[in-house]
Amino acid sequence: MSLSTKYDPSGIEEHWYKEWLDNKLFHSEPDGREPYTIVIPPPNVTGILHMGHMLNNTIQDILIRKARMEGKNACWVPGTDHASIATEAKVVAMLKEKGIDKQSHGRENFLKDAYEWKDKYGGIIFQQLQKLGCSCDWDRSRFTMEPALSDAVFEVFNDLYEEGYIYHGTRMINWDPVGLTALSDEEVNHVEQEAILYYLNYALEDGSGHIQIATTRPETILGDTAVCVHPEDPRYKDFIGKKCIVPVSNRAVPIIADDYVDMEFGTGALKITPAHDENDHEIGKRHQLETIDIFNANGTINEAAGHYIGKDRFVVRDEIAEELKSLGALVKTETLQNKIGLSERTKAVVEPRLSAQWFVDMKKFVADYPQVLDSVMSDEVQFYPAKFKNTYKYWIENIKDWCISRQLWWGHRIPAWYMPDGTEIIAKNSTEALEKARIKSPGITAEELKQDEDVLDTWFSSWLWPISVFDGFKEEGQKELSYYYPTSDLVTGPDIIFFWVARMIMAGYKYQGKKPFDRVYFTGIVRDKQRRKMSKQLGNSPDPMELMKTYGTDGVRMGLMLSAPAGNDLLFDEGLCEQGRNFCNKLWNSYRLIQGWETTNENIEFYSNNSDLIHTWMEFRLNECKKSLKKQFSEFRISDAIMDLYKLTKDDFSGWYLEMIKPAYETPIPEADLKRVKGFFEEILSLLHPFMPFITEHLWQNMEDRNGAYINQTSWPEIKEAKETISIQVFDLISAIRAKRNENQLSPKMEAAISVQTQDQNKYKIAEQIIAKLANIESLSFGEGEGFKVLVGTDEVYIHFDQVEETVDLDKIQSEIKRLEGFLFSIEKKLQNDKFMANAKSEVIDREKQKKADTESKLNTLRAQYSQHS
RNA sequence: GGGCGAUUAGCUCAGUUGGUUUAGAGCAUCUGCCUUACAAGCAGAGGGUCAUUGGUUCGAAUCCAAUAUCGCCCA
Repeated sequence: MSLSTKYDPSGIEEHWYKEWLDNKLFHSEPDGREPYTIVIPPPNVTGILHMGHMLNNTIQDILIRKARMEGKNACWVPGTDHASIATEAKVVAMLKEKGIDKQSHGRENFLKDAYEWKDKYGGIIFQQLQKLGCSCDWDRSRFTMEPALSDAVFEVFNDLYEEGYIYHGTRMINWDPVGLTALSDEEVNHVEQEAILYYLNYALEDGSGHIQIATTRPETILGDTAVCVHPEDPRYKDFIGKKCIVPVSNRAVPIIADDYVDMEFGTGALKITPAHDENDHEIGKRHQLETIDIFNANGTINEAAGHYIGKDRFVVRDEIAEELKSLGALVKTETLQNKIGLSERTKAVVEPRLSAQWFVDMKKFVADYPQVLDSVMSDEVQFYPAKFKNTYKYWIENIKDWCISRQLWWGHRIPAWYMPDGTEIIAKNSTEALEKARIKSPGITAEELKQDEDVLDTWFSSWLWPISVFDGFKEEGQKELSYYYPTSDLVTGPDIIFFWVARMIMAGYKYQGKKPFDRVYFTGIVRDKQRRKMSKQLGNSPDPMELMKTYGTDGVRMGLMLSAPAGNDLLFDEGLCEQGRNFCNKLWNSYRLIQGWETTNENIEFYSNNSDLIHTWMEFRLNECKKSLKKQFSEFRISDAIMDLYKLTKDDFSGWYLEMIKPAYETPIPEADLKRVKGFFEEILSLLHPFMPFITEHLWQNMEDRNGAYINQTSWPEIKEAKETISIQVFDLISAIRAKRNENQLSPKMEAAISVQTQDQNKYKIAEQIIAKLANIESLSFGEGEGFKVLVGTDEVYIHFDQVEETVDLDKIQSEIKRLEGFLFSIEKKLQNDKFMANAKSEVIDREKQKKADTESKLNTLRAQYSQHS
């Protein structure tokens, strides 16, 4: 069979993926083997594959495929989350295009459309993950809003409510005026921006002058109910207790004192708007101030403000500034840098807003479950990189209550019902709610019982994921849960350490009394070459599907892994995918070479003399690589692991080993030798398989009839100790001969006569035929010879070519002499230092003495050479 | 403002508890090769005062302190 000179993945990837699925290679059922489990960080159901997913899921697939080969029962559970706010925004936008308004459409119709939308687009990311080669157990796919997982959410809500961890209360929350919902603290991003600080005069009611305040939000003066100064501030001592007039509104408000005020900032006098600022709200409570809420939900001004009704907050900011100016109340403006909160999803400027919401009392939670922090600090749950332990600790120690209600329809509707008199009933479902209500009011009907309009934060279902995907909240799920839980590794981005990782640990200890996973690997964030985060808005993200089409899935996977050092951000460069593709081609051509060889059973002199030496050397190199891989994997150093394999395949196997073992042109290779070559090639394919599943499967299947077996079912190659039969100096000698030819622009066909002065002739003698094969030498002798003189280690090597004038680069020799003299001086200084001799370990001293001897020997050679030619 | 982390070749990064050479890799660059597996390749070469300044030590890229720059998290 003849193979093309280039690897073309098209068709191959689809073919093998289908076979894997048809043969249920990725399906797991509990059995007697050790489990290895990963739950996927559920992608957003509206999502399509982006570079972050590519990175994250490639890593998970590598870990899962390797575990499978190690004989573990590998289970990778896929799924999606419903992504309340993001999905709802998409469905609202879709309806709007059709001219339909969400509110008038009604809840039931809206949900029907949302489900339709989900069924249509929700599966795209799964197909894309399959294209990426992910070996998920697709039979186990879960969705956070499916009935079983929803039941778990309602059960947990009930449970936490009964135990006093969930409460309903009016508090100042983060309001998204575009998404029209409350947000948790974690869903708000603070960004620095340039703002204008307005200095305003508020006239005193008694006509005795004015007090000057400074604010960045002049539009909120319509909700001012006080002006506050520091009690110790000498400038304002006499103002306390008086009243001043809020401009535009013309309302009289008290001047109060509170030590919250920073005397240094602005004028030292602060206007107080208890409805629209967290701190003002606290001050308002302390001083029993009136609260005037001047905003509608969408960020426009409402009737309570009395002015600018119906206008947007930012429009009003400019307009009211003009009005204040014309009234003479605006004294001056300054620019300053301050931070504003943006909604993670809609990017709208978040508005602090007073409203009734549901919360989880997180302080109580972590106080009752100290394992949440302890497990991470003691490495019971290991974080990679470990630096995230600090971040985690800080968050836990300064934890804030979790606002879990969202004013949306797409999601788990809060399982709270209200009786006509307002009594709250918490139940797992409407039937149970009615039963509970009837205990209090026997005649009540289902119609009279009104369920809370809001839904729960998406993370309120995600935090149960490692338990709920195994139906761990149900009786029938216990067998699976006890087998798969705790899961082994979690691979995710550091951006959701609080959103998700911390809360999964909380839920794990609360509901299973056990951690949810042994190890968490935080990947970097994929950025472009200018270090910008990849985003749709910037348009700086390549299309993953296009990339896979261009470079092949294996090439892209390898490119990604090459650029993803553990814990660092990943500066994505398409050049790395090209490198990956080129590597696939290298592997492909190595195979082409091997499969083209004819075999014989006759004795061939070269092989009888050298086979053992060469194969054992390859075994040694392979073994070194396996040992290194073991270490790399234990620390999630995937990029180092793939680099080790890259070098093993390209340099050791293809570059050296195949060159040494390959038969002369148009001659056969002994069958036993080909068998060993193929054996090594198979091991390399196995080692590469987790990283590049498609090409490795394809070549492995191509080698021989596998009788329905697949490479992922082979076992992960074991470490087999082997001797380094060929000295590194033999390879250095070969390189030195090649370099001399190169320098002198000689044809590789020109033979060299080699002479070596060495203490250990044997290491060259045993490899003489190999040296001849790779460096084209006519003879190898020992002792002083003629020709170009070079150093290989401390051995002097003479390289002679017929009819070539031997030139010597004296400058180069001199600079090397200078370098070695400096080096020798530093060693001698150490050896002459009494304190060094007294304090250093004896092996360190021996090493220094050896270094000294080697350096002196090299210097002698070089000095002799220099004086001979100058 | 508080905390955490980083700074090593043009780029991206290794460099374990201080002593294996005045520092390694991949990519990129340069030179030479269409050598019958592979030009998506092969053979070579050049390139770094380890951010700066002090300190500890017989010895510092490695430990400590300050400075500078950058990044992340939190307010």
